[in-house]
Amino acid sequence: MKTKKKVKKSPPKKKQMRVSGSTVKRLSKYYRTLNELIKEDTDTISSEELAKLEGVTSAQIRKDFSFFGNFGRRGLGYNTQELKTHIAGILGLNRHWNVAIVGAGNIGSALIDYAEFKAHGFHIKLVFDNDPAKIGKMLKSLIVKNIDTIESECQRENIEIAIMAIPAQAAQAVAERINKAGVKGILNFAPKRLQLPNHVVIRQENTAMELETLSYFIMNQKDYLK
Amino acid sequence: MKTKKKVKKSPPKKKQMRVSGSTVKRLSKYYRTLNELIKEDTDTISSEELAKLEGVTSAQIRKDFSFFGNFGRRGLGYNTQELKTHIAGILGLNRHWNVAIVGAGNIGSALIDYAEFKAHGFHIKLVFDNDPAKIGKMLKSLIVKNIDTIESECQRENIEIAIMAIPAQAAQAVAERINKAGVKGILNFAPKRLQLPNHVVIRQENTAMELETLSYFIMNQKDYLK
DNA sequence: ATGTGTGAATCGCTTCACAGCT
DNA sequence: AGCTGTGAAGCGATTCACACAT
Repeated sequence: MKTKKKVKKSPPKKKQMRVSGSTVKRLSKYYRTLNELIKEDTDTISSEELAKLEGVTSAQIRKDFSFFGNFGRRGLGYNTQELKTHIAGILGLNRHWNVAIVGAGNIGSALIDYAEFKAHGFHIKLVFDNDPAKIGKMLKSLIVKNIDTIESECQRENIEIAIMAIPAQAAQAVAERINKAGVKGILNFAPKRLQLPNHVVIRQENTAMELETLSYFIMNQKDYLK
Repeated sequence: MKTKKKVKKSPPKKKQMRVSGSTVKRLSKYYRTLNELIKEDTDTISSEELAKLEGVTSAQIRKDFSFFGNFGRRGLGYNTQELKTHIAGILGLNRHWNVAIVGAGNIGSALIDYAEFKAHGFHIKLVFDNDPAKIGKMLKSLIVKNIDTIESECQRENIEIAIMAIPAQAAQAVAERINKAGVKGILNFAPKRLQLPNHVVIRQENTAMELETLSYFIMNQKDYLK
């Protein structure tokens, strides 16, 4: 019988490998650099040149790309525009993501009109808070919604990503409600590890921890790696 | 009276090993958890129990500590208070750090009165901006200084750490001035890799990159590792 | 001639497993 | 008996080095 399973897929030469978080993070950095290069009308770059800009090795860059396909031309290098498009596809930046911010405090409002988000497909649709003094008021371009309505509002606006910027002690409960509302990913600024039952992707952001790491490496400079 | 314990000459059993960034970051997490445990009057914890709270293995925790000394008691576990003190010492949180914030925008002002900083030794002494409309005005508890005075002000206040929250295109130039003023570490929120000639420790913070990583893992959940 | 793509070698972090202390 | 501390094993990520494409 004809099992068309073992396809010889040529174009994006599929690999069956796990991609590490570090590779994804680097792709995101390359993407940033490529945008700058394109702005400066650079249309070709070698892994060696890009490596210098990023502070990594050229082998690292080629290996990172190799998980996803063959984007370069031997003897020539990479076309910046093409490469950017490939990376955007990998990271999901061609897509439109609906985002909600939970917590209308300092960090929440700092993020609302961060232009780079919208430029790369992240559209902030909702802001929530539990403070009656804030609910109903405008915060930048959005009206602050009551956090009690988070499930229905998120469903109505089809929110897929939530950015949580609320106190640590409230974080777990809110995360569970967000989860029920069908949110697929959370970027958590609350200094608290979230425990969710299922497939929600969580990333933790913690400035205090970064400062502490900095502090350690200042005191132990010889240990400083990257 | 001299209640000298069984201390043997060099208590923190010096190792000659490199400590990885991941270990330092985890220590910072353990430190946070320990503070909570102490608040709840837990005075002993085993590596197994702590591991469960942190979402890592118990071997990982014991190994992390082992780079710095023997903090536990076999058959018993760790005293939370002692362990906290040890970690604080390792991370330099017993110390007093003078910190400057560069950029009185959204992020800068979000950070100024972040209470946790001061609680762990990070004292924000100065805020800079280049906007005449902001210079001289109060921002939270501080007067915004002219960025042109950054060298002299940082020297006068003995600033060791700078938090940069300014646009990408200004970042490199400011970093160089900060460096000349003797700052030892930079936490950089500008989406731009800083290239400094010497021993300054730099950590990069980038929310857009975190969102992009989140986006990738939402689309490829099976790949999601941590 | 140049620079990619990639198996193979290497490096470094994590986990195992158990000796040793309380 | 219980749990730490740690060499050794295991494993994933990075770098090397070169065949191959242009």
